[in-house]
Amino acid sequence: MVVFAGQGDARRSMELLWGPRVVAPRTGPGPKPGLSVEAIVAAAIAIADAEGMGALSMRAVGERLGRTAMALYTYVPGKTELVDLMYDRTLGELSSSYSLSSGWRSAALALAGELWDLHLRHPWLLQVSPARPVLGPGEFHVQETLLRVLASTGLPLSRVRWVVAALFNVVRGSVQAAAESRQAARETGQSEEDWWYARSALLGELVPDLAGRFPTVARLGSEGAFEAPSDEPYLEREARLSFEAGLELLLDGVETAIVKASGPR
Amino acid sequence: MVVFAGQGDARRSMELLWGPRVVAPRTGPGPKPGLSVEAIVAAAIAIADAEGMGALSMRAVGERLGRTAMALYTYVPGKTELVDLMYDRTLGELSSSYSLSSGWRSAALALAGELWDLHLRHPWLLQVSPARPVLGPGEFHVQETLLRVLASTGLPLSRVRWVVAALFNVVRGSVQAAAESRQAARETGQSEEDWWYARSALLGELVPDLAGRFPTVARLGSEGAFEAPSDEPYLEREARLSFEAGLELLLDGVETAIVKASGPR
DNA sequence: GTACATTACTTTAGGCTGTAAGGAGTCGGC
DNA sequence: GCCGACTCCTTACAGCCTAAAGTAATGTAC
Repeated sequence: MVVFAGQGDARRSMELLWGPRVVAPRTGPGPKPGLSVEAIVAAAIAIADAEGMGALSMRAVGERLGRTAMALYTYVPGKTELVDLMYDRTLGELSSSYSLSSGWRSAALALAGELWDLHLRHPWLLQVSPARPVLGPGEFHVQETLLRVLASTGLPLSRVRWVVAALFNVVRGSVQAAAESRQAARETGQSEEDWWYARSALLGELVPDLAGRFPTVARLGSEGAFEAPSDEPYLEREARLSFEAGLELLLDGVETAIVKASGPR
Repeated sequence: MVVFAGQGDARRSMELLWGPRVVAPRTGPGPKPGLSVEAIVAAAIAIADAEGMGALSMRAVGERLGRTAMALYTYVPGKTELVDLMYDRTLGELSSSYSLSSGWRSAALALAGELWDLHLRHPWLLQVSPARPVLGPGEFHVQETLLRVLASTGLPLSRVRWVVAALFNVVRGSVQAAAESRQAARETGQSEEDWWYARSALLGELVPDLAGRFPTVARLGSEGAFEAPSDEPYLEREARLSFEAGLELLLDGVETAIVKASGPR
């Protein structure tokens, strides 16, 4: 269930994204609107948070608001636009102020951490393709915040944009494993350990020469067996560690870039 | 249209993934099978390549093979498992030998480049969630190849795994923009320039104080306007540049890690 | 040579999805 | 008090995946 963004009527979408959230009470004939765009978006986000993107249907949103699916089409052009709105409103949750007093690195770490949390709170964000930008205030807000923190490295803005993109990808990629590990456990009812155990038992049975065909992977598996036990679910811990490690790696790369840029001068 | 993986019957899935591709002719009563798992997977991949994941339906695959949708269920448990197979078979396309003679860095660059190409050839790969691993031969193959190249840095395997994860994320994240820029242009019939132009015109009209609210983004936009024109579509070029830059950044980080690990010794 | 078990495939059907079209209900202004 | 406008709902349709049952084809055993 991947959802594309930015496909619908451009003007209508942009007006919904950027328009005033509290619409002035309509003056004129007709029944008063019982719903509002914000209420619909909030309901949709609640559903996606609780039951995942797969459970998000126009009917489900309508029911949650005591209406039918078609009632929503008065406020929102279609499901695509609704998803755009959900995405952008959620990105807007990110806080905007990051203290740069203790250096760009700690600010970047804090920011990445908050992005991670945001995605864990709203795992369906990962199922909205970021390819065609939504161009809403939330997306701009995130970009601005990321750019501002990383521009404080002193690197030229034209390079900072790539750093931002890479950072965003590392966060998104690693949090995906964590988020969907939770989600899958909940949806399938099968705990992660059970799933993992069943699969690896099958692997051993069906592919006896696994270690021979993929020696490095096998070596990793055998070394990984000696990890300290933890309360945190395995895949989730794995994902968090990969996030932290990937981030450090990237920031080290940024430091190298700073040195290179200022050194020869 | 995001698709989850690894949800169906575990044993059946694993047998399909790892079993022999050419099934021995059955001995016993009953009509001879007219199809095969491999033929079905190939047809499905062809459809997804040509028309995108949205056009992949059991009916479509069946029709392409001259059968009804239900005929496929004799060979494949369901659509989920079919997607797993498509994903894993496609990852298996990656070539496995990378010369380490000119150093790990050039090998890693070549490997990342091939991963990029692979994803551009099969853009629907990006719509298959990598959260719950498929655990098929193709996935193992990719992991093994990545691990082998990056293990040649001399870093401990326990750290190499994170490098691999981060690299994979950077590739996946950046190629997504490129792939979906192509796809969107084809599906909507609207060229990327048109789309971009329409949206930014709307932005200027609806959000007059954009530069005030998001100064850093605005600064980037104005500086970006002075780029050299290119035949390559804008977003695609953008994505490729972000790929290359992100990769360099990451590999710089790896070099730092190598120095740190060997230096104090 | 015929009956039977087994398999490949089709048909039918049911429950989902998003949404186009048109009818019903409700309110403000005259 | 009624008209007209506007919101909301019902109906309907085309598409999706797939469960269940029916049909046709095949190979084996008697």
